[in-house]
Amino acid sequence: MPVKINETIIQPHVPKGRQRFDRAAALDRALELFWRKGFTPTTVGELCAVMGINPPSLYGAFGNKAQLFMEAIAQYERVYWDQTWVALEAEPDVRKAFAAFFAEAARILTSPDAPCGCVVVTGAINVPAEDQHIADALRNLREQERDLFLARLQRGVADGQLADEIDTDAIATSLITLLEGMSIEASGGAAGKRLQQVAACAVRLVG
Amino acid sequence: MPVKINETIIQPHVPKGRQRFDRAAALDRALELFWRKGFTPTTVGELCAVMGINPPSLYGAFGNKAQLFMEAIAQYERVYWDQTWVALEAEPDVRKAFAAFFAEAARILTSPDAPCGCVVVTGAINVPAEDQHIADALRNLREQERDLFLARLQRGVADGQLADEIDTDAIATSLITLLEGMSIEASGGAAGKRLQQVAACAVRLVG
DNA sequence: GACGGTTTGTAGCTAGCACTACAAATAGGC
DNA sequence: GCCTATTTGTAGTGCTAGCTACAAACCGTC
Repeated sequence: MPVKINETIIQPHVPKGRQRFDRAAALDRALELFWRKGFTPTTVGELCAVMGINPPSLYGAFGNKAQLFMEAIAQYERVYWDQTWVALEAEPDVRKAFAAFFAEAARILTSPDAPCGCVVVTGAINVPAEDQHIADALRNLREQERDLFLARLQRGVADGQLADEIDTDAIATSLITLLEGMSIEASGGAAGKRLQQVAACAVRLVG
Repeated sequence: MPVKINETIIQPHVPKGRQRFDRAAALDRALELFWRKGFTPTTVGELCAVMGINPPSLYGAFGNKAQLFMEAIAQYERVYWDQTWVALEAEPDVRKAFAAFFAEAARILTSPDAPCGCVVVTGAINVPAEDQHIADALRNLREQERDLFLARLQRGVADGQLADEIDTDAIATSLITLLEGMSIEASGGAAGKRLQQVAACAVRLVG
């Protein structure tokens, strides 16, 4: 079979056989389920049901349950949080920036799409030992968020909006810790109003 | 069979047959495992291993896995937290009281016995739907804790140590939320020093 | 010391999990 | 219109979970 290698390489995506289901739409449905139920309690059977496919299609398109979960997480960050982080940097006043961030966070965590907290916080708590790498990946994501808090606080100090003496490291850790707690509250069914109360208090940590 | 009913009722606990294993010691071992791993990932097989018993003994003494878990939770509260709550009330200065509480909390959550947060917070996240009643029970416990915070804050206002205008309700919610976040951090392996940083910032929420 | 109630250890049960063979169905390339 | 690559649906695999039947071992009581 003299395949013309160059030509096939030039064309990036040539679907030859039967065309696949709507991968992006299915991922959205998977995210919604993982978000509500967490990684472990969500079964492949349930995923297939909401995605409108059968197990072989899921494994063919996403690898396995864990890889599907990580793709859903990336989708979640992109759709729900990217704008919020951009706004944290865009607002010049550091206190207003954090106030807006936490108010928006309270809104997302009690979103009608899935009013059950942040899947990055709650999605992989209590996973069996063999899935520990998933919990580790989410913890790394949260640590990156903490570093974004820290950078914003340091900029606030550099801008003269915050006192030089404050412990930006401790404050950044406290803010991410409070944000994590807000996910626990939301996952327990806390109302949006209750989280807005917490968001209002959060700014006091900034100093 | 003319059994002497009155006599048997008078005697409250008459172990007739073969005597049981050390129930209290076994419960301690079960708590340690539940604490580290959470409810769902902890298997009955692992529980039996650390408790030094076999499944029939576990079910005979504790009912089932869920009831054993709830007994372990009660034991946990008693051994690790009861004193801390008493101290919150005993200290007359409300700010000192909360400072001490959160410092002690940071210590407990990173305790060498199980440096993985509070089992009341993390133990029943992501349980399957059929075990939802366990998550509900833990959430009720946390709500009780919030009410203790609230009462202490209100006393602080009554004692003239806190301004009348503060929103004690919002602050109590924020404090329990932060405490819950600290458990997430600890379960992710955060060092004791890191949680002490958060504890130091917590007092700023009191107002 | 035999009896009767209790606990114990062995072994296994049912159900549900993540995952996969396999062949039929699909659709582009020649 | 055939070939070939890919996806699909059916049906099932192996594994592990929580839980239990059963008979032997134990121990106070008569």
